[in-house]
Amino acid sequence: MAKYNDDLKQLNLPEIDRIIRQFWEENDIFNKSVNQKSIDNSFVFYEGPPSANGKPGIHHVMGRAVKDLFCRYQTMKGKRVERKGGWDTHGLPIELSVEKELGITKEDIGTKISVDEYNAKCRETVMQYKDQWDDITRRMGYWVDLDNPYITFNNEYIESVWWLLGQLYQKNLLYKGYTIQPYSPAAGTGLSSHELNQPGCYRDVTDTTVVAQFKTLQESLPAFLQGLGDIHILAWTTTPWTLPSNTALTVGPKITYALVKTYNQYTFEPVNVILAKALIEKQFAGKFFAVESEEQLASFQASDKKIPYLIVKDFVGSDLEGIRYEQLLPYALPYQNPENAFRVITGNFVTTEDGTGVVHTAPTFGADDAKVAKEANPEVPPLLVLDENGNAVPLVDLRGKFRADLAEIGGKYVKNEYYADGEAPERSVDVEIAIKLKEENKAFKVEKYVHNYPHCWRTDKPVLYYPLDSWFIRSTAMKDKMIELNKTINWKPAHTGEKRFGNWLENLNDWNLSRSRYWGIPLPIWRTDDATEEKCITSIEDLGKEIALANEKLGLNQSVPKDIHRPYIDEVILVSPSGKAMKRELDLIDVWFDSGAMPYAQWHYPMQNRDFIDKGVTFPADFIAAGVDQTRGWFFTLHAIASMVFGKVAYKNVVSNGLVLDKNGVKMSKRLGNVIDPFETIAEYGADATRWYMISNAQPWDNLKFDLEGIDEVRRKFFGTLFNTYSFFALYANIDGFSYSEKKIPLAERQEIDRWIISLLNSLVQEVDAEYSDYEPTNATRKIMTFVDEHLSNWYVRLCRRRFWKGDYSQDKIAAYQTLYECLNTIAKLMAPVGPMFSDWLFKNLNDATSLEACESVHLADFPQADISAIDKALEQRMDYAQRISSLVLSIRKKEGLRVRQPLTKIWLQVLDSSFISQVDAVKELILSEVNVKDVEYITDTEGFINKKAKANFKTLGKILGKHMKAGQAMIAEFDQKAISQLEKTNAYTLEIEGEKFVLTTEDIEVSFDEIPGWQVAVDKDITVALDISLTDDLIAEGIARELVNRIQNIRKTSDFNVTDKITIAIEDHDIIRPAVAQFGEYIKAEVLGISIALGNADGGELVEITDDVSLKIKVAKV
RNA sequence: AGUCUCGUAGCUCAGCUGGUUAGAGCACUACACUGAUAAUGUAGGGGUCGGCGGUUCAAGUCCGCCCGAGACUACCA
Repeated sequence: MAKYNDDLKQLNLPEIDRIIRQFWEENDIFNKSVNQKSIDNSFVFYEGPPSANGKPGIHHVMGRAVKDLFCRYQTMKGKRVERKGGWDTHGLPIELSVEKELGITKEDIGTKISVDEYNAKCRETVMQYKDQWDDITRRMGYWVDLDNPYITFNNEYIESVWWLLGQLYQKNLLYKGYTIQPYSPAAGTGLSSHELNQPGCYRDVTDTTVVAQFKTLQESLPAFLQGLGDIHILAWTTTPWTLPSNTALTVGPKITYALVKTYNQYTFEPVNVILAKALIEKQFAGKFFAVESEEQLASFQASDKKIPYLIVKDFVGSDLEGIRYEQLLPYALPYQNPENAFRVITGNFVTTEDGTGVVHTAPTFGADDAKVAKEANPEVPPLLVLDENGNAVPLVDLRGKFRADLAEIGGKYVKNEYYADGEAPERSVDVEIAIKLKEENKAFKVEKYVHNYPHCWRTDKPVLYYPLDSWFIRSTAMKDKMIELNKTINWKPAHTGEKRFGNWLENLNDWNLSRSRYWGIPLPIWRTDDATEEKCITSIEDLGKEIALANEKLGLNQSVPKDIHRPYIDEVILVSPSGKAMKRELDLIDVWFDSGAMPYAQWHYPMQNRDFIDKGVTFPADFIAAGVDQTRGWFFTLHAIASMVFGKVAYKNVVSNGLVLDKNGVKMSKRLGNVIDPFETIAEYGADATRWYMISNAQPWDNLKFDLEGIDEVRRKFFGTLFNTYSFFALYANIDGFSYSEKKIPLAERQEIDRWIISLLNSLVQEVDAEYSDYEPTNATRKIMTFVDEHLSNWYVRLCRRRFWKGDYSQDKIAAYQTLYECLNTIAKLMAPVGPMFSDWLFKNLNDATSLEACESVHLADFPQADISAIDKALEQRMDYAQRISSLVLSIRKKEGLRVRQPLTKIWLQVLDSSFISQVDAVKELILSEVNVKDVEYITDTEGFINKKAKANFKTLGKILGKHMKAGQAMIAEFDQKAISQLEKTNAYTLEIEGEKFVLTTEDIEVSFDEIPGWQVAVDKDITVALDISLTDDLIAEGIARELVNRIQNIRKTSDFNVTDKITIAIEDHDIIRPAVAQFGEYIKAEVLGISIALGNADGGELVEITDDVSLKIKVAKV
């Protein structure tokens, strides 16, 4: 006969992991779980590609547990869930690690190392830790197809990306423009925000700052500023070298500004200046003092130590809009619309934290500046001039030098740091400009200022914000479509979609696609030198045709490169319609586009597998998941590309999980040494405990404070309990040879408690199913845990233990086995998505012995379906009563020092409602045996000796009484017995408060009985229990009999007798023993499998304590 | 700086549309139970629900401001 596996004497999750992993691999369970399901009933899942050039961390286990569990759940719900793996292979981190490893820089590529070698090295590095990733994938039990993954550097993948870009190009959503970006002149390259955020990049530096006086044009001043003489606007800058490029001044529309009369501290000329009122004290600190009148002001002399100032009037920023001013440093004029430059505009980003509340605006060197200048009406032109080739360029070139034709500053570097060692002039341009402004009465104040400024991580020199050419996707044009589509996506949690993602879409900017890098997907756009003609290539075939055409027209001998990465692709020359040569735009595309293209590119769409997308076989996804930090990353790129190219969503359901922090809530980092090694964790605690802990401890979208002790708790509390329950079952089922071969006993023929746990189990199935399908795994796991711990183990098994080991293999025993078996088998299925290994071990142990299920693994089984007819809410309620009543009685026993082995006569229960008596009667025997009491009686309001108490029902009463609630509550609490019985009899009671009358019904008042004179009472919410604690001789004798049983059992156990051994018993004679043996001898014998009990000589027996004061010898012998 | 999330017992978390004395598990202490025993039960201590103000008869729950933690975006004259 098949046996239930009892190899494990105690829970060993890593061992179970090993067994199950081996089983899965040998039997190809993953593939079966996919292939057994019909393609017509798919659940589409997208794997967000990890990058294998970093080691997997514990947070990856978290993210993948979330992905895995929903895929497993849907599989069990009958869906076919293909899980194509993928690798993200492009991007800066890979270039950096290659360069670091080889000890080279970008400049060495092509000289110290060939492009081939570099390219090969990148490919290799990308997969550096692939083995570790594969390993963690297996160990954590994450099912994903790693045999046929998509890889973003493959030509097929790139070709699909080109096609997508081509679609955008055809829709006129791709264009070239410029933005202000961080740029390192010394390195000659733009910097990503990622590079700027490297540690040590932001540094405190001391710069020369200037508060400049911009002289307004009289005729442009509003009326309230007329007739006051020359008026200057003050604006502060920490980068005086940008002042020649100033084309506007920005004020905050709602900020209050003031006109102040004073004297210039360098020229001592009288001046009228405008600045934010809130900053007057700051700007006029030290050298200045406030005066109240023109006279005081006029009395100033240049030799005075302190300079007076007078606040004349104030006004808000919007009043200043449109004022024009003289260009501060007229080295050059904007080549476009110079008439729109040099005026006051408004911007909401202006603050009064420091400076003057007026922002010097140079659109060529500041991102905010460029934005606000563009938004102004008419647009403020940036200070761009035309170079010798007629191209518009800023006043500073790419090396960080002023253009040569700019008088005395021409040809100088804007920062002294950019000069080679020893070549920097004594005075930096900043200082030179400051001096010039002082001399010309254009500087209000010049001082040194310490501030935080980014530096290039490679050259250590300050970064310049500089306008750089870039290719953009005109995502703003599709903004409304994206917003509309987003509303159809089910976000978990909802606020990530509505708020975070929604806001991001509302404030969408065009997508800057360009990266001046090396290892990535090349932009497939070719242009003529004069940029008048261009072509966008959309496939390799297309490229081949164009190459052939170019070969023909230009007399070249080119072919399609084997690898379409840089630099091979850069060598390809195409021909324009007018016959000119075209070169590729050198940019690579943002790697985020790679990942957003995966729904299509993973299948090499549209060159292959057209139906997958066009017929919706694998598009859109039913479900994706990734970290919340991907909101603007993967979640956005998927959404943007699907919206813009296909006009559809890319995913219907999305779970964004939070971060994994250390147990103190601090982000894990190598530097802090608080990183948790996923391999070690899984090796010690097992994959299931780790996964279960992560899912059950906090909602996936909340940050998880990862604590190994928490995993241990889950192991003990949940897996330990479940394991014990199974072991218990297996022990006796093996003894009795239960293999579920008997016919299933109808529920109606089983005991109340069996029907109860089955009812609860079916309720659980319903709830857990709903939670999983609603992407609420935490609730699902918590419900399963409560069931296993509180109901199955601590109530059902505890109360039913006797049924398993006592007596013959009866119908009742079989019913108990069937019931427990069903619970364990169903729990295995319910928990399988989150704890895939233990659940399969449990499932197989059960099924291997019974062959009840046709499938070999729990992951090939169907998710349980609740049997509605088995759910009996009344039964669940009365068992809840039983549990609570028992608990109350036990607590009274505890208080009174009455051990449970001492029988008592009676408990009294307060009757709650009409069904209460019949409900409790049905579980009466359970309660009585659990608490060792002989009988139950019910208290109804006919008894006269109970004190009833009235309490307000706040919920109903609040609506009736309103503001009289407090008074009403007090009055109700004071109700006497008469008032209560009047209310109960007539169902009406009139309450009078401050002259107002209110008619109350029994619904508004709760009556309780928490005092019964002479009884011990305990209360739990609505249930009140009273216990009769008086003892009789008979009760005492019975109590002693039970004590004896207990002692004899202990002796059997310590003597290592078999559970089935029969014994003879001899007990030392004593007064307290005699009545017990006389009255309960048969009972004792039956309990301990004794064939005789002798009183008297027990020499050689064990001395044991019977009561606190009596110890006697007991001798037990095997027959 | 902006947007979003979070802040409840020593720790991890519940607390539905506002309603009576704010709950559970872990940990701690005491006791009990014992044919699940490296398990189990009962009881106990422990809380200004981050702070302040408001709405309301009634606020952990709704609103405003502030503080703290985190994420993302932006980078500032």
